[in-house]
Amino acid sequence: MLHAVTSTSEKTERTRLSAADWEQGALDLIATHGVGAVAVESLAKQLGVTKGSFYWHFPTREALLKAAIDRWEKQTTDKFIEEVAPIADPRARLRELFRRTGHEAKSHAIYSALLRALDHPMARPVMARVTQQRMDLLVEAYRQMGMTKETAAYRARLAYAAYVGFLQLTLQVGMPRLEHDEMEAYVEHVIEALIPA
Amino acid sequence: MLHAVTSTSEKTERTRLSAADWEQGALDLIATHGVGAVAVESLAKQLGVTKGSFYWHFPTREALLKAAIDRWEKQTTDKFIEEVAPIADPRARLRELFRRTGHEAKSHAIYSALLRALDHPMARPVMARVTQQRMDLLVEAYRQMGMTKETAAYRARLAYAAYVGFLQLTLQVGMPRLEHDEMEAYVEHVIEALIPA
DNA sequence: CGCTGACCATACGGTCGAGTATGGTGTTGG
DNA sequence: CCAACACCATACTCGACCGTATGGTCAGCG
Repeated sequence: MLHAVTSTSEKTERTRLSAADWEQGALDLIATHGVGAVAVESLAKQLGVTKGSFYWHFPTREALLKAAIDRWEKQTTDKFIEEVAPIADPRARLRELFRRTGHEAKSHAIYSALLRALDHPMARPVMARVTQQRMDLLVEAYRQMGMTKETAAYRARLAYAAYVGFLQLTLQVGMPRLEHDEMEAYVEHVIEALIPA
Repeated sequence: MLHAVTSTSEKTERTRLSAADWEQGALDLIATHGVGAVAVESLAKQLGVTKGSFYWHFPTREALLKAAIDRWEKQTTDKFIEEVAPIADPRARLRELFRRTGHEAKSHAIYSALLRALDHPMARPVMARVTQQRMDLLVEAYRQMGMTKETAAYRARLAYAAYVGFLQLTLQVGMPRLEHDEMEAYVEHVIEALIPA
């Protein structure tokens, strides 16, 4: 009764929980099993408590979802801005972007999961914002490389579609799993194809 | 064995139903609202009957899902083979492939919906087969254009990822909807980027 | 004509998960 | 030390669906 069974992220030895703990737990669940897997009772059991606790912190399940997704949006937006935006040369910036997404594809599990839950009204606006931000980033880089407005827009759309599809094929479908060096070669191939010299 | 009309969501005539009608109805629902929206009672109401009818044709909801998905697999596989495979020149074949998927994106709604339901054990093997078949088609075309085995595999993967991502961004996310001529230009851009001269 | 079987309606039972009601327990400030 | 509050448990209700049981109707043979 005093031992809290841990989730994927190790931190839950505190006997009492806060709203942030629930949000993080929800995000873990979303990343591993999708939005639909976020059920109040199962999440409560996973955190070592019961639903009685949950409904003290949140009025409803939707409220938890909203809080969790908003939290994720802030995290991912900040990270994007501070890690790739500072790179001056547009080609180097794009290359870095591609290499990152290729290597740590797992960290994009939440984005991929939310992509599968767009019928849910909660996810739509957030995904629209996040996607738009990233697209703008791509368009800007391509424009700095000398492309016209239209060409840059199309190329950005193509690149981002390749990213989204890559996540789907890698995370959802079995797909012949690429190993590290194969992945490396694939990423370089993509860079060569989508970043003109 | 031909049956009544019931093409798309249209109120059906007072005729009796067959298993095929239920399967087609399920496919329509999948295309518009996803696999999760296939509920026995609501589908029955949509077809103008009650569940009593359903359980005469199918033993369970899963059986309907399996039948519907299998039916779709056959349709899409046959269509793919007879419409693009015959084209001799690999570049022309690829171009035709890209143009098709660009123009009638709506007809790929089921593929996109099933992509979002891969956690369901029913969809996995079907999607694995369909995806593999299409990937093979791409790889073969690229090989015929003189690429090495590795390069062709990477390029095929990139192209297919772009296809899958395109579906997601177009069908699920709002995304600045492309109009006909814009779409045309985008498709040509993709062709230029992914089919080397 | 009357029987048979395909097709359908109605009513009921069972499960699962969200949300509510209410009371209990540990921590903390006055 | 003892209220007050934050956090949690237990035991419900309620609605959405799946699946079952059983009886009704219409078409087409024999």
